Amino acid sequence: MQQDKTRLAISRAATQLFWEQGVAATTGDQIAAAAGVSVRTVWRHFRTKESCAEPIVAHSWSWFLATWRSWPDDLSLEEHVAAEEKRRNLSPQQQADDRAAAQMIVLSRTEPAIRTAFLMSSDLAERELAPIVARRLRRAPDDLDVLAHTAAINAVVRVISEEIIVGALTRDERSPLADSNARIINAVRTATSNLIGDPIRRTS
Amino acid sequence: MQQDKTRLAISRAATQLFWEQGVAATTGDQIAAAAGVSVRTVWRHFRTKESCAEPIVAHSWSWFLATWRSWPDDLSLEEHVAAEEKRRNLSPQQQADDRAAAQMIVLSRTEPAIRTAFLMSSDLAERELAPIVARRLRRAPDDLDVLAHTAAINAVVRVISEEIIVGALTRDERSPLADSNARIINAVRTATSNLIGDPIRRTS
DNA sequence: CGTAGGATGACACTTAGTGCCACCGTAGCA
DNA sequence: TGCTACGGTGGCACTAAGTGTCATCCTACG
Repeated sequence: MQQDKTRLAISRAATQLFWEQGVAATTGDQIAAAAGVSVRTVWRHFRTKESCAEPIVAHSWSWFLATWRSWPDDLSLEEHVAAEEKRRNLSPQQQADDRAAAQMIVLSRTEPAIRTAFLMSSDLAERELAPIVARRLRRAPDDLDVLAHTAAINAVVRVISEEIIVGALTRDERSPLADSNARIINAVRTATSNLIGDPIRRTS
Repeated sequence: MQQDKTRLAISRAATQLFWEQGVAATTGDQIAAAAGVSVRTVWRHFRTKESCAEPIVAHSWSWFLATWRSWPDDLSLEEHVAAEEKRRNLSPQQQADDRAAAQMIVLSRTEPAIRTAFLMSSDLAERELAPIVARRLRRAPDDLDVLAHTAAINAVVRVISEEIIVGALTRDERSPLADSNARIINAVRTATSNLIGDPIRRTS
């Protein structure tokens, strides 16, 4: 608990510094000072400098994963996402984290070090997603088809989110952010040949 | 040219050391010595120690990418892959590289540093794949749907290859390596709702 | 009040990674 | 043959990333 809070504090400080002055120009000492902890504590919580960004980047997936986790059998993906979207209510802190995560994704286009953090957190999300997909399909979590569907879903969500976020932050043309959920859901259906998306018929 | 040969030599040396004694226990000095170059040259070619593995890991994708690049419009994916598979003829050097790549993929299950290299090379492959998919679909390479299809294809190829390779190297149960191409092609079709796989009708 | 245990800080230490300059081989050119 | 321009490399000093170890502190629990 306290562990996680410290981790987050470090990650917030690190991502802000990365965004303001670049990754190379940011030292471990600066991150530690900005987070209000010692350098030693930074390296206790993170393998490398760039991996300090992971918790904040992972924040991008948190709503997505939470939504999928709570997806009931008898709703379509469209219905469930719409309902969750309505219920959504972000604290200022969460909004700030979201914004920082978006900045990291933009940075990842030019900074290989951040790209690795982004890809790692996507990989972690995939592992969390697999059992959810497995349960929905009534199959084993280590089934090869389940893994393939999971990877495909995760990949299209990643790439579409990335495009929308980068588009919104770099160009000021109004990106089609409004229907981003619809785009993602359609892509998920396409990427699974519609095996994922519809409500599940009760087999009782 | 000379650049690439040096890069490869370093990568071969590094991957072998990583496999034999682990990543943490392998120093830059050892890699340099094993590759027959100076330490300075190692860091000239690679950002980080773990990224030394990237060229060899990227080798995993080379046959896959070459096959897709040469895929003619009037063949199905099944037909083309079967033809390419028949034509395939690996030099001993290429076989050794393939083997080393497989070892790195196994290592990436337990070594986060290698996992990042693996994911980075997968990300690079995705960038190379996008224009190929775009051309096949007669759409722009930066089209959002094209990017989504590309990501889905790349993801299923990655995860299925990974499972097969890891299964073959860790368990000695005979993995279904024989029909791995068929599995991958089926997964690609599923992950694109059959938009990719069939021959393209001439529109003339 | 005493203490066991997990998290942190301090500090010395190793190794990853960079800047800088000298060197060497090769290609071009007179 | 000699001059030079240049891309790749080695050597070396240096900064910063990351680890091992021990003392300290905070908290929970009896």
